[in-house]
Amino acid sequence: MSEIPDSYDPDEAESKWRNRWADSDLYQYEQATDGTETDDTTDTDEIDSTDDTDGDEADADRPEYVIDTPPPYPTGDFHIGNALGWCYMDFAARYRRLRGENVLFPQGWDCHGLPTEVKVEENQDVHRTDVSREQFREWCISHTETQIDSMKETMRGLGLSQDWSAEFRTMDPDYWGRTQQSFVEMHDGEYVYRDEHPVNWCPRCETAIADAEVETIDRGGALYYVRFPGAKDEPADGDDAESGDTENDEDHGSAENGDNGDIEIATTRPELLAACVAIAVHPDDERYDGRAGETFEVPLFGQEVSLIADSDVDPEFGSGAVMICTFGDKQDVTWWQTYDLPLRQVLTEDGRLTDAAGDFAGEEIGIAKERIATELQKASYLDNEEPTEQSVGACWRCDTPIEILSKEQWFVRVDSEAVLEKAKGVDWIPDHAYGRLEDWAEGMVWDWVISRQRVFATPIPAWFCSECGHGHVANIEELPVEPTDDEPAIGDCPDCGASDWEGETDVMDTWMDSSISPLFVSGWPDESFEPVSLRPQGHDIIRTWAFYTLLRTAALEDEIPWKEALIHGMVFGEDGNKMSKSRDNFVQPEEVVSEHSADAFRQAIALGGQPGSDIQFQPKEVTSASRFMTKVWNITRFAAGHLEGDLAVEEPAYRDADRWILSRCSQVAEEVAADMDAYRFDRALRTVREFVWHDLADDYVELVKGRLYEGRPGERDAARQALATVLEASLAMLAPFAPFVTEEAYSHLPTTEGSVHAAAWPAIDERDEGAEARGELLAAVASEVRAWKSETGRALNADVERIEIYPENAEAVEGVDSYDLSETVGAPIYVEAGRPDVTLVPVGIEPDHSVIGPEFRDQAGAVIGALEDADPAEIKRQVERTGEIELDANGEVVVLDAAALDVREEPRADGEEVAVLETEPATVLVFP
RNA sequence: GGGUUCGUGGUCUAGAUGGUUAUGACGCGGCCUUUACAAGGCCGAGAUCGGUGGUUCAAAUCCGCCCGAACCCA
Repeated sequence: MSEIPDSYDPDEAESKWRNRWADSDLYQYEQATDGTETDDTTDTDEIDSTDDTDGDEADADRPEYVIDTPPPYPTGDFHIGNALGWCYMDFAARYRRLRGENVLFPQGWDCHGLPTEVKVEENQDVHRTDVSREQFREWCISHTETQIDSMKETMRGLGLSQDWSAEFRTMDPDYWGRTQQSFVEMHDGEYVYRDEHPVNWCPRCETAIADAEVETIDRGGALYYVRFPGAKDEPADGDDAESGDTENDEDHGSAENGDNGDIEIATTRPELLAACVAIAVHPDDERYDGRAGETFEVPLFGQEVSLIADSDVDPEFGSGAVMICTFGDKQDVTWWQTYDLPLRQVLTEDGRLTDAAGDFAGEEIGIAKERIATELQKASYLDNEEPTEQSVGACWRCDTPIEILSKEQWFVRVDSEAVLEKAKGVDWIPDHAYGRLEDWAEGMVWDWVISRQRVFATPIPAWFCSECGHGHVANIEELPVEPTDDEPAIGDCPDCGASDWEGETDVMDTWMDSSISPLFVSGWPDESFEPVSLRPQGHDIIRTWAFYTLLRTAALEDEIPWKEALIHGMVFGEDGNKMSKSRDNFVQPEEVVSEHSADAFRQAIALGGQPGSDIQFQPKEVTSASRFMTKVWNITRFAAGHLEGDLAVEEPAYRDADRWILSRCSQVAEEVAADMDAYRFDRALRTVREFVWHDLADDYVELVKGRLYEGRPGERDAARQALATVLEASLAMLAPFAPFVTEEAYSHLPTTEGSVHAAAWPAIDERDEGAEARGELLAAVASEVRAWKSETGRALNADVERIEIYPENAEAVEGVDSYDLSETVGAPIYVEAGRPDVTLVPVGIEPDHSVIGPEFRDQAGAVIGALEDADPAEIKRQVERTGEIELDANGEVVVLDAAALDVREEPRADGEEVAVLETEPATVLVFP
């Protein structure tokens, strides 16, 4: 007997196995044969290509299971939300390995991006423009490496089974070179273009950002009512209204006499007055009936603008008249395009007013707002000012309200329809996740701006001719390339022949990196691409990561990126609120791991709810998981003690208890596999737990103790064999959820070799319905007698004189083998036919609704009522006499079959010293 | 304002295709040292399944409305 410790020490075991796994290749994906896998990979010759591997590899058609692991942003903090997603992936990966699949569970890092730049600027106390791009990048890289290390530590703690030989970092040239290649290919395919277009602009980060990076935030503000005087002149075209008059009119307040009256507009952004190019009202707004086309003069700035009627105006807002600026918001852009309005740029990239704002040039937006409002007030243009709530677009990185500037940028053409078409080919779990994507995609009107005016990101591989400005995009052969350092391979400019090139300083949106992750992990572009198995991600990034990945994979390979997308929820605190430090409901995975164990944490995650729904982190699930692990440990200890020595593998002399547990076990293995296939980790784990705790520990082990301790060799071995089989199967089914304790337990079993994580999924072909029915009878009686002993204050190992069993369904349990039961309850067992010889008093009727309902339809209620009111003894007499019941249902006589009801009877063992126990499959008489 | 998801004992949670006494866990109360396990076993209390109307012989389950929550989008 191996020295198996009395109790399980998770700290010790988990750190031991962490280290052993790290040195092993347990989780390694098997690359398709190295040399042979060059290019042509059509389905037909895969046999040939695998044939020339060494030896008798049966791996030729071993299914591949490739996970497109989300590359997290290296914030240094692997939080509980991440842990949820990674636990799901790990459950799936470990399960698939047990199923014999060739699993690739890689880990990437989405390194590029603004937060790192900001952090580095802070740490080094510089602005990114103070040092060379090269220096700045180096700092970013080393900062990122530190952050990655700390996140990996948490991942290790959780027992995640990534294949670290497949790790990737988007900041490595090997990765971003492929981002560049994807850019070049999409440029060649006319998906990527450069143009001037209004874009979302963050004035703090000083870069363009995509729609997906804009969040709406609510904030308080002021609504200004500004009076625009009517223009005196004929509608002057050419907006040189400056030259005109308009200075000397102090009479605008009562300007009813002019060519046209004045107009009052409402705006929250007076600082954009200089950018005003028109005024709009709703066409049905009778306040402005017939005034469309009139022209007005913009106060303080003097340009002349005319009134447009457009049904997009909200007549409820302010005065019903709004100014159109270039650009206050996206609606302005729409109007600007529709009415072909001029462009007046009044904002700079860093959020100040331009020279177009005259006296206010150089002023920061917030200050300008104040000053202009004051000036309007002074000049009596400001009619009113009231507080208001408004939603504004803001940068999702820094929450600064965004502006819309017209800029020359690189874009990716967005064809939402095409993306959605592909998305329909993906199996979304849960399927309403697709709806989210659809919602987002249909509202998408602008192309995707992919250029960023930053440093730490994939360089856009392009140059501009210093002479003529001709733009040139790199050839694939010269990638990866840093155009600010390297010259293009093209030589002279094809347009003007000049030889001087300016490298593009703009870099790519980080999503350009991460949206090729499934391609990258599949070996693109060297290998031909096939959709990978699984994309797991949170529902918060459907509009970004999922959408962009679908778009890019369609553009580059005309394929769907993955077959299944598992969209998981968020993790909330114990109190049901979002986790936050201030709420004191914040939990770090590593805290739980060190206080309890990784295994318990993982189980709590699995049981938190079904994948797709948000889950609340419940410490009590951790408690419950810890208890279960203790249980597993104790079963293992017990079993290990009995499994030393050889097992007779040849046709064990199984008894009913053995056949029953084996049959149950194979049934459970099937159910659990189906749940795991459907990513129902919650149900899978619950099923295994119930099986292990109740069927295996409470019932089976108790039933076979007699044989194990004192049985004759043959029957003892049968129990040992069954116990070993079922316990090993149980450990394997639990291994995806609790990899450490199962590994430790597995290693202590004398019958096993190697790692439980390299074992095979239980394939016990022992379904036996007869044995199941007989076994259930044995288990039910044993447990009922145990409960009876407990209730009557007897020792649980106390002997009983005799026990009689009267099965409900004698045929189903015919020939039941009661040897084990007899040992367990400590009494001779007699299985009897018929009804027990005690007084059974009919005490109630249980109508079977599913029989009576369909038969009597709308009379069913009356029938059931009559049955319940009837005298049970009378009903019983009828059943016994004729097999039918005749009764009066609301005045009508109905006849129903005995099968439509059960007579509930209570045994009255009057006088006699006998206990009558009712179980599902039998009535049990205990003679103490 | 639009969309999605959800509302089950004190708390969290399970409940394809409607059908008897609604699952389990945590917590709570009581009893018990039986040769794997007191980090255990046994027993018990605790839910008119958010509200309301409807479909049906029959609704936690299907439909309508209302209330409430979360998330996404305007």
